[in-house]
Amino acid sequence: MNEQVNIIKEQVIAEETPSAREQEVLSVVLDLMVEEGDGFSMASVARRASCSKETLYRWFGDRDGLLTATVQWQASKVRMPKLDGDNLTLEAFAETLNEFAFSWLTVLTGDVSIALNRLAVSHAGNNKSSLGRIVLENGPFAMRSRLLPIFLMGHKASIITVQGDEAFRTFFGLVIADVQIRALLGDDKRLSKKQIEKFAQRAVEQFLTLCGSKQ
Amino acid sequence: MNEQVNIIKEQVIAEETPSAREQEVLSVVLDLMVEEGDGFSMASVARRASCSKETLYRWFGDRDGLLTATVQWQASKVRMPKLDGDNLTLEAFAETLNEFAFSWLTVLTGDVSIALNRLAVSHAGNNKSSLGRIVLENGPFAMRSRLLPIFLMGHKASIITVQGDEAFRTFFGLVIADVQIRALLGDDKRLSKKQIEKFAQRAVEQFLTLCGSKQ
DNA sequence: TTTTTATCGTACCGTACGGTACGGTTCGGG
DNA sequence: CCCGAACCGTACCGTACGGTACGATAAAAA
Repeated sequence: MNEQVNIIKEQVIAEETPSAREQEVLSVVLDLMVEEGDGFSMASVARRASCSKETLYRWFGDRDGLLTATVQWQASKVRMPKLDGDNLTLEAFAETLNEFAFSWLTVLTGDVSIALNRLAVSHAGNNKSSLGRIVLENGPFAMRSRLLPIFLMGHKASIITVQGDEAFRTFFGLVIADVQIRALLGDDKRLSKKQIEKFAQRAVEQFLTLCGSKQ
Repeated sequence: MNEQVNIIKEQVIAEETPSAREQEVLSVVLDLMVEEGDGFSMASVARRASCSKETLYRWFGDRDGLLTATVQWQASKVRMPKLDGDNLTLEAFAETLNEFAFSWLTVLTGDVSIALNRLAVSHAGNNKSSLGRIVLENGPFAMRSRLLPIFLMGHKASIITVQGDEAFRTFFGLVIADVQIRALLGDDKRLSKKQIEKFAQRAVEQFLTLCGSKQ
């Protein structure tokens, strides 16, 4: 009975809101992930976080639990962008998409995102790990959830002719293209802010050419 | 002196043309990679290939050498598609792109490609492994090398208005979109042949809308 | 003040795996 | 026919790491 309560409490704490001390640990894990990929040991985490391995295992269960908590914590830090109201001009719509695309590309090419996606990809094969699922839902699927309402508004305002998955797929491809897979595979060429701006702008132009109402 | 010659010969053999027996081993590695990702052991390779671990190490040096040889071998199996001559109509050009896109998507969503890319991505962080480089060059970069001449021909025939990296990036995005990253992250939804056909066709239509000469 | 709880640091254990060594067998060349 | 090279199967070694146990310490609870 009491055990049950404690277990439930721990789960809630771990999945919803890590304590300050726990966040210190998760931050260390994130750093190590950027530095060494999946190769870091539990001992290295404990050492750098100045905590004992026993504490790690009590808080997070096992290594996979620690990784899961880290990924979920990072995902929770990404915030939804503000949505426009009903004052939908073509320019405002395009500008919203432009900001979105720029922000998206900036995040995707960041060290943390690359490390996280590498980890998730490499764990996606092992069926006894849900990291792939988590990153999938907090990455592509979350972007989709944010974009669909925007596309719907644009559609209702007769700015674009398509919406839903059709629009999302097109937008995704035009914005991301080969940027993410090249980064994941370790391509040396890093995009500058200027280039990202250019890519985002060009992608939005192309998207509006394809999906915009002809007039 | 004699050692040098042997070393060089070994390298050439290993990188260029694995023997039949070696190819059996590499095939086993490919299978294990699909089944277990990066987790398989050298012992499991030796067991399934009915060879000794000592032989594995003599042929491939170490585990990384075995993985590298496997990736290179797989890459060497992909063949260039036939290029059209000078009879360039819009229909022929579109059909070539269509076939290319269909084939590309089919390969990318296959088990072997997914396993290979997962491996390369997870090794791309560790700087003491060139797997990411190899897959990058035999994946995206190789596709680019094949497409650029096609785009150039289309440009010279006034079928499309752009060429080079601009055209490649657009085509890549429209064709691949979120398919590869979703597959790598373990999305359950597998594309059917019908869906791939539809995606390829739609992508080519969009590409020609964006980059085709208006007439 | 005493007791309990949580944590730290360290030591420890078992296992899995990369890499090596070796005896036995096959097979092609002299 | 014999010799040596290549190879198989197995055993072996060292290490690294996941996970556990334990004593020490400090703070909170009683």
